[in-house]
Amino acid sequence: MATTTQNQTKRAVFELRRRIMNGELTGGTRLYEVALAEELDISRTPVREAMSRLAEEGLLERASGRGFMVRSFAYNDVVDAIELRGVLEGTAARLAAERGWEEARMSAVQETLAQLEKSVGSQPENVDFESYYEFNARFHDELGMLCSSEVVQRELDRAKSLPFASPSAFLPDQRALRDFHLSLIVAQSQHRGLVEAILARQGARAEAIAREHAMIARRNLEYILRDAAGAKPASLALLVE
Amino acid sequence: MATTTQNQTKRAVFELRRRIMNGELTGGTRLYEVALAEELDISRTPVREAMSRLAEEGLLERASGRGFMVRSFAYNDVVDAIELRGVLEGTAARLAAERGWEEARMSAVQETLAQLEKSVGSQPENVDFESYYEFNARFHDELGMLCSSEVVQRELDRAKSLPFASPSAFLPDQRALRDFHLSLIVAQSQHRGLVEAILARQGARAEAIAREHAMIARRNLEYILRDAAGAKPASLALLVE
DNA sequence: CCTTGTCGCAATGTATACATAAACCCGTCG
DNA sequence: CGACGGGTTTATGTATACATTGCGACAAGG
Repeated sequence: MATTTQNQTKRAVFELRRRIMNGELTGGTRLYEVALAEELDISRTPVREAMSRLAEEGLLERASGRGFMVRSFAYNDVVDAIELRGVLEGTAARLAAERGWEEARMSAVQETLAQLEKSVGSQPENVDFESYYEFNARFHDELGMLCSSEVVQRELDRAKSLPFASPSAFLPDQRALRDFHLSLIVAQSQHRGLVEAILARQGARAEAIAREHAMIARRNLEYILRDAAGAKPASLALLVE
Repeated sequence: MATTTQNQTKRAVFELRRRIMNGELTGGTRLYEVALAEELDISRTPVREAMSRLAEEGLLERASGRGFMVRSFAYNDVVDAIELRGVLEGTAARLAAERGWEEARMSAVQETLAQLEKSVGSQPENVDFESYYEFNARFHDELGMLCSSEVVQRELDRAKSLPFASPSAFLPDQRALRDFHLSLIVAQSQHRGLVEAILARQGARAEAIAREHAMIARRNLEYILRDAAGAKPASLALLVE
């Protein structure tokens, strides 16, 4: 058979992550090795390996002696994850300001900032959502890498990978478009302020802005939950920051 | 043979962690499944399982396609880990102040604080080091649990488990005793201030104190490294906060 | 002498059989 | 009728054989 037989683990990781993020597997669900192995038509070993990696990522948790469970993220947990992400991003920004940065990385940040600027546009109708989400994610990633501390970078990455801590897409309906565009403008001004503060080596200010910035994500979370009340978990992934 | 055959994984985890913390395994070292399996006289499976768990803890890192490596902690990383711990502890304290706490947990914190008080004593000669370390660790643990956010608690626990981020013992020589006692007094006043700030629901102040508090750990790190220059990694575990 | 291709080894990836422990079911006894 | 106990079932823990890949050594050719 032509099967690769070498990427079973990756496949399992991918598939499990997809199911969790989609809401097919909801929090608290126990995962059974044998069942998954049969379902994916692989052996228990790569399944275990995959679950182990997802536990590392924070999507699963070990239930000692009882395999793994899907980690549950209630509304409050999502809010906390956003809070945490803001705190860590703030720390990263402060450290960058305090300790300095590599010029190349700063250039990258500034370039992305400029592209982000373009994609927002001045009128609600002109927003290029697709680019916006792409550049926004890139901006935050590059911002994190600006700080020289690998320890902080690592934890920040972890925090960002927590479900919905780093929402990636939300297409507002006609009615919401205006509000939404406004929040993009605010976010963008925070992005600019953040970079300026770091350049001016004002660590405390940079940190404060980063934390403030996280509140936009939180507000949008509330907005969506109120508006699309019956939404499936999947739609939680459709937030913007 | 009487072997339990059921706790092989735990044994392997324990042994590996011990070696890493002792400095027998230094950063960057690659771990080989077969070698370890033979050495511990168990099969590869529990060894893999153990390495996987230690990766989750942050002590090892996956080298894709090449097993695991001992995560390396240079001096700067240790400093960063302390910084990170301070930030997260500050966040936990702030959230506790902002969102409230369970009365039972607060009682526990206050009781531990009182016992900590006793073990410091008023004179350098009277310090009961053993109790001090015990109660200090307990105090910080209970403080973390005060905040209702599981997400933050979890990351805080992770940060504390990073090598040397949460130093546990340091017995000063005669010459350093006085300085050391002084730092304990400062630390203790911070502990008190932290609890007071939370009780007064002053989140920002609590956060600031927690961060300041972490600096004591950092200063002691520097102190030891300067004093006992040739010390093995093991002695890094002998810091105080 | 340097370059390049191939072969072989060593290490991890995968499958699977077997061991063990805990949950469950059911029957019996109080 | 409920609670306890033993057997059965089920899921994870462990051992081990086999597959596959990546790297290095060695040889052949430029």
